[in-house]
Amino acid sequence: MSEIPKTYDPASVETKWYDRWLASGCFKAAVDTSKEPFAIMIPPPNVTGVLHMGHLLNNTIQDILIRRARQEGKSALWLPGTDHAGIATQTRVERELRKTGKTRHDLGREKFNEVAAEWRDKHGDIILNQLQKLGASCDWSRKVHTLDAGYSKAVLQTFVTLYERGYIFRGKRMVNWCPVSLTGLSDEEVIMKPSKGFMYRMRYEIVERPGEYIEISTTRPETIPGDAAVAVHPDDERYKHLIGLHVRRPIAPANIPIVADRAVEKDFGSGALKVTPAHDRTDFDIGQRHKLPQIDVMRPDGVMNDLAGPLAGIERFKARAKAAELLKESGNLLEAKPYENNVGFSERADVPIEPRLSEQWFVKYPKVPEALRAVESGMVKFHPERWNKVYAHWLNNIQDWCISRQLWWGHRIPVWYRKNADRNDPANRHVSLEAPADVENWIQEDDVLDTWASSWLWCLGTLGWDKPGSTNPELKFWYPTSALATGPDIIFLWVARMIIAGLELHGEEKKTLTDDEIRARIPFKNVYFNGIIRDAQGRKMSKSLGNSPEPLDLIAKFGADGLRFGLLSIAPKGADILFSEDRVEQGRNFCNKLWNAARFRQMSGPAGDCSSDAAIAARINPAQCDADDHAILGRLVETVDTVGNALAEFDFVTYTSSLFEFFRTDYCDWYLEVSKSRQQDPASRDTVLAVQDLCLRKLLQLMHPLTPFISEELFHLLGCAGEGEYIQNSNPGEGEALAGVLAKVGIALDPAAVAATAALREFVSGARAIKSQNNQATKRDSKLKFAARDEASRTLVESNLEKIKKLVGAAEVAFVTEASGGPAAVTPLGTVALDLTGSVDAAAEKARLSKEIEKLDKLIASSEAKLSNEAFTSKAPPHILEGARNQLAETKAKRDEFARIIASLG
RNA sequence: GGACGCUUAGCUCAGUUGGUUAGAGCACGGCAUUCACAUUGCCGGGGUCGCAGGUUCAAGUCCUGCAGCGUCCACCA
Repeated sequence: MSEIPKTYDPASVETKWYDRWLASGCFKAAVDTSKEPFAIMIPPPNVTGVLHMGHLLNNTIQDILIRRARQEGKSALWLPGTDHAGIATQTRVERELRKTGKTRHDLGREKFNEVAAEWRDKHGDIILNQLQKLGASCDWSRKVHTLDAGYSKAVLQTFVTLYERGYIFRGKRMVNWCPVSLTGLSDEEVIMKPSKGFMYRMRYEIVERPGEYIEISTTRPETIPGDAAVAVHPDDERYKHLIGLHVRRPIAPANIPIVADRAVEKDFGSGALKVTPAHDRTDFDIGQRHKLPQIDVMRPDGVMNDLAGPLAGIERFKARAKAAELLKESGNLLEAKPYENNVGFSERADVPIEPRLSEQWFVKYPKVPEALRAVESGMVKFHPERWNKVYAHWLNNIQDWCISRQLWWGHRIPVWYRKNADRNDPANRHVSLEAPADVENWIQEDDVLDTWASSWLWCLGTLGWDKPGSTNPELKFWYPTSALATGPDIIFLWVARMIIAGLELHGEEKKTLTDDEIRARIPFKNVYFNGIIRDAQGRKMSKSLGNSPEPLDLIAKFGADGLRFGLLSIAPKGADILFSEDRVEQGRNFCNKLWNAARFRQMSGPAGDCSSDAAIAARINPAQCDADDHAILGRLVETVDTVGNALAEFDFVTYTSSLFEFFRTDYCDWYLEVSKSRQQDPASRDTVLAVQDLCLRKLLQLMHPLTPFISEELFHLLGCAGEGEYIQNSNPGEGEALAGVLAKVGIALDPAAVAATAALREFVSGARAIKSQNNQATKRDSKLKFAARDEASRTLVESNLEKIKKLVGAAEVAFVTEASGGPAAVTPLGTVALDLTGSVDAAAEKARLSKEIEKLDKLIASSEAKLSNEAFTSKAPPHILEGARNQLAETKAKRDEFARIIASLG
């Protein structure tokens, strides 16, 4: 055992251990049916991404779970990987390309994908490498990328399977079109944002009644050339007589009908709606019902096309202004007033999406009832549970999923169309993993799949699943996985879809599923939703605000363990997290204190056998154990269970705070301090050191999932593990087991010891307080007077006198019958007073005590009122009643004691 | 428009099924540096638990309403 330096140096420790862990294959998972399986699949980061604070939190949580599982002897697999991130990557690569003056079309599909793949290979693993700095214990040998050959096969096979089962279809529908990325998007990729614009009030002239007009409002006058009708509510008395007549379209003039449709809100605007079936979802539906033509007036890139008449060739927002101008000129614009409404934005390109009619592939979600049941009945358990409702709401209102993307980077849809034939006729399609034999007569679909249509297979594909019913040892062993940790922002995009994919695709085809089948098919049993990390002001972290700290800098500054501890200590259950560096600093400080506690142990005496709890316990002499030993061991047993339960319930705040509380308050502030004198005594020294060893060994084991580096380092420095042994293989066990080990060597934990220690702590605290208030805090030779409350208290103080004197800084404690004449504190053990022999500021002390008495009097009044209330005494349960009576008696005694002291001050 | 969540000390948050004087960390003020740790220790001040009702012997905790904040969902042009 080498000497421990004064300050913990994370950098060298972290590098050393991470390298060793990797070299000795600590994170490698193997199928071992003699063990309980435990698996977590990492939420695959985008290859375009960089590590941000959210990743830190999310991956720390996963690492905690997986390391704890490893300690518990489970066969723990944490599988890492990355996502090809279709739109994001393609956008990035195209941007790079543009710098050289080229577009993807200059390269062609194949060459472009090669360039994109090179870019991915260069940048894709950066995040994963950064995660290693955090200590992430992934099985790196099992890394999966969504475009890997095996995974891709699973993705394409899924398309084929769902097509064959009738869940995938092609159709011309209204989709969310991104005019920048030039692709359709799913509803989930559209972000609604309030946007400022104008509400244009216009008039359309009625053809059959020249000079008569119908008033219409719109925020999008540029779509007027696409108007195919004007719609009114069938029951609207104002317009009933006009139904069936026609109006004159004011831009790109034409006569269009007035139709009646119940989708129109009578009370909104004028109650008449312009119907543009090719540019609005509601209008599309109305158009369908009335067989209206779909007049598409816009090019895919958002520029108006020839059908837009005078607007042709103008970009959509400029066209809007131009349209308003034209209306004004023709006298048909009645008003343009500022207006704010919700507009859908493309999540990636951050521009308003355009509802656009196009041919796309859609998924009709299978197994929706089963997916609802899986979560509702807790087969998939959400933490915190309140996300259940959000999930259920989405499933209950589920819409078909547009899965085709007009991109090149991704899984190309495995469909071939017969040349020069109707693509909508299934007979002209070849849907298969293999191209048709006479491929020269076919054309493959250009579109690729939505990235989520590959990542929804994550838990299956990463384990080698490649078709329904497929099985292999990994899949059989680790599926369903144990837990998923992710953000609630992708509950629909990813979590819900993974559940659906598992239910439909794992196992043989089934129309409906029993609960047992659901249990076997779900991708994970638990989902932990971590909060979103915000800055100290509560703003989202973003590049443009520059309010996101650089994770690697934080690690360099505070150490990975400090960062992990700090983050977890502020990660409330699923609520947003306000990040502040102070917390990370606290984490760092905590690690340093842990370090020094170990250092203190090492400096205090020779190391004993620390190889197991039993070995340490054997070094404890039960006869030498006093109340403090019993108390700290009792708290240790308790903390083992608190930690175990907290982790089992994904309660990370309780996990960190119970460690903090035990280590700071019970171990350092009290136990180490009180045992300093006993440590000097050869008779009790070995026992005290063994108790310390047991506490430290157990504490390190409990902390290991959270602070892997320092716990491993100290575990070795203290001799708890030898060369080639790792803390990850040592199970902290349960409190009962620890108590059993102690019982075996003759230590029956005394519950009264905890109470006695608590009383002594209050006594010491009170004595320190009166010293501090009288500027004697630093004096070591204060004189105290103590009037014990009863015989037992007197004995307790007497038997702990040396400790007390040392902790308080007192030269002597005189046992008296009445402690008075000086500043005093009333403690559970009795009254302790400071002997100031004449130099008391009687007035100040009286004032302080009077304030105390005032508080106590209030309390007494309310207690008495309560106890004299017959309703209370007759209805409250006995233990509450007794408690209230005791409290009253004690409060009165305390008040009287204070009054007596005041009197004694003259 | 609907749903969910939040509102407790200056700040960030704990507060199990209602039950004995509402807690912690940070920040703040005072004191301390021979004896593990100043990345430390000791002591202290600081809260009518968002507002208004209700249920109950008893409400931070349960119910109703209101207000403010946040998030998600939603085809009012």
